[in-house]
Amino acid sequence: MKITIKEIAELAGVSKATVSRVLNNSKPVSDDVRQRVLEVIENTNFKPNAVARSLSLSKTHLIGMILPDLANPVFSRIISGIESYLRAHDYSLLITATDFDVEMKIRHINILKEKGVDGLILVTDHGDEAFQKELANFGKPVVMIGTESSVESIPVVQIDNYKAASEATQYLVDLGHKRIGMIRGPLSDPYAGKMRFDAYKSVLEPLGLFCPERVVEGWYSFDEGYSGMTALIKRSPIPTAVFCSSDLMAIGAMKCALDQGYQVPDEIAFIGFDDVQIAKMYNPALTTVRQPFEEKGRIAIHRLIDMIEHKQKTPQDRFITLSHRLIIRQSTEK
Amino acid sequence: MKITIKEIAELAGVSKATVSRVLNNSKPVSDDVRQRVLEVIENTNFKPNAVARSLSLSKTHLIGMILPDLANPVFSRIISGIESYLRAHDYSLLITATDFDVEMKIRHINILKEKGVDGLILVTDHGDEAFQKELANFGKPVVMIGTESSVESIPVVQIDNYKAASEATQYLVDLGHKRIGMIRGPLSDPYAGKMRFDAYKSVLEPLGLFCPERVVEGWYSFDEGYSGMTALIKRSPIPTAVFCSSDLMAIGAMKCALDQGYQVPDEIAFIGFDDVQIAKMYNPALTTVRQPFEEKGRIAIHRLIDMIEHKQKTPQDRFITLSHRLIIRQSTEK
DNA sequence: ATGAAAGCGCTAACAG
DNA sequence: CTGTTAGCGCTTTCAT
Repeated sequence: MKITIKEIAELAGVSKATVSRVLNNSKPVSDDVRQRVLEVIENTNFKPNAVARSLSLSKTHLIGMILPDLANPVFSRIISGIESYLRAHDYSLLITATDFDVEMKIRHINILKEKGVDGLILVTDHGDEAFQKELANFGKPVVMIGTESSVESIPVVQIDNYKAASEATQYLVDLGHKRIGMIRGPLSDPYAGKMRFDAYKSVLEPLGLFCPERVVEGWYSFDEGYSGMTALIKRSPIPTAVFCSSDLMAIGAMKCALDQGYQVPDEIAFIGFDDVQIAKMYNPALTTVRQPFEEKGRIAIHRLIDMIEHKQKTPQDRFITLSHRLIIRQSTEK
Repeated sequence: MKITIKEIAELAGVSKATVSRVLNNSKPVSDDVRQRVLEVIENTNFKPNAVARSLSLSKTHLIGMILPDLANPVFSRIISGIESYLRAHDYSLLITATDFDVEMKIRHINILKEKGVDGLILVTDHGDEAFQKELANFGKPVVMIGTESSVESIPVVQIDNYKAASEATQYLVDLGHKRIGMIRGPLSDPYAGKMRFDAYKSVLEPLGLFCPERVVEGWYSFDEGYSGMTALIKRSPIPTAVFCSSDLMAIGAMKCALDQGYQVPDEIAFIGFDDVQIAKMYNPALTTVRQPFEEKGRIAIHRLIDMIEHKQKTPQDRFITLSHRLIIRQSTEK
């Protein structure tokens, strides 16, 4: 049978209000009464009903999170960063994956709204206009990770993709490479995909090293990295180094080269982007640009909870840019 | 300003009850009235408040999930399997990670209870007694994945670890290996860790091939695989094949061997367990036992929702054993 | 087919 | 310091 605050009140011989007060420390309660109530609660193993509380307070202590894909380790690491902070502040996480589907993003944002989440963390490309509109009307604080939104009031936690990609490219140049290929992200990604390519191009072009033939495009996956490299190998002269827009791509490309009998890094060097767990494990270990995923999550949730609890409307700086780092491993240097 | 069912009722010139009826199709409503209400809802972009509904129905349409670690790809794949099914049935997922901490498991189970989840999916070792007690009193349907519970009423979705590990070991024997080492899971894991080791031992012992010196123990990680292998290499004669209790371990061990200049599989062969994404990507690609993670998730949530909606108390079979498969790749055969 | 009213469990004025 | 009371937004008898 259900035990509620009412039963506790009766058993302790006080009013519901008093029980509520000891439960939340919201108002002074005399010590003996508090003691009595606490005892009853203990004995009955009573747990207050959070739903009722939420309704009363119009606050659910739920944070919604929308991301493209749960199976991708990149996203799980962001979640990791969020989780502990969240828990410490007594919120819970409602997670939703969209499989890169725009329709679904809109549906999910509505579901989360109905569920009454107190705030939203978004990890997606910025989406179409309908989605932007939905976002703008969400009515609760929102923070985005890794990608921009056209909604002015939404803070963004990101890294400097342009700078990071420049550094990676420059590093290959400094190593003495002349034929530097790139397996870039999909053209449909106007954010990181574009930025990283632009940076690559702008480093090579002034040196007369840029060559469109050496660039292939693909989704950020192992398979597309593999097939991208297959294509690159067919066009001689073969690049001596390849910059890939993600680690998974880089590993796919590298695996392709290795399967074809090329020596890495002697004949072809590879550099990735992200520094996922696999990167350091790989044989050869992958040189890459480290993104602080956990920190992205932590900062985002920190900011979000700030907004929720202090009701501040995007205070301070709207863009929070975290630092990346070039991690040099075996795939570029012996 | 908040728009509620009351406003809709007024605007449509009907009672709240009627609005509720059209919202849920719970009772017949005349066509013209329904039309009118629907129109108002459309115009006002009204979304019913799920919290209020939950309170009224004592049903939140929330499923809680407790797992050890979000960053581990194994677990994210289970979530993946759950997500889509869940969504289609109009539930949402409340996720919680325990970092392998028993205290935390208990706290989380309580939080989820307060939040009023309609059911619980558990991915953990079975935990201590306090935890078991908590589980038994949860009062809502629970399904466990991958590990057993002493609570009789809780269904378990699993694979046959013993059989799978036997097959893996036997496969190495069939390949002609005589010195087969094992990097086993931690002694503190009485479930998969023990099962897989027992199977390994029971295959080798009758053949006179079992040798305790060739077994090291460690946590299911890359690092412990690496250090385990370091230990194994020191004890000559070095094994010609190593069975590892997880892919991450196997890759750690393999990386160690490769770093030491051994040829894989020519000098030392490796076999893992799980078939995580990295396995096929690795160089050399890793032979392993495939676990159907997504399916584990899907089956578990299927069963859970069944229990929730049909209120059946662990009907049918309590144990659901999914099939594994040996995936042969480069780390054991050329 | 529709409306009035009670109630889900909790919190928050408002009195005292 | 404590109790009374009125909601929070929705569903659901029970009448009509």
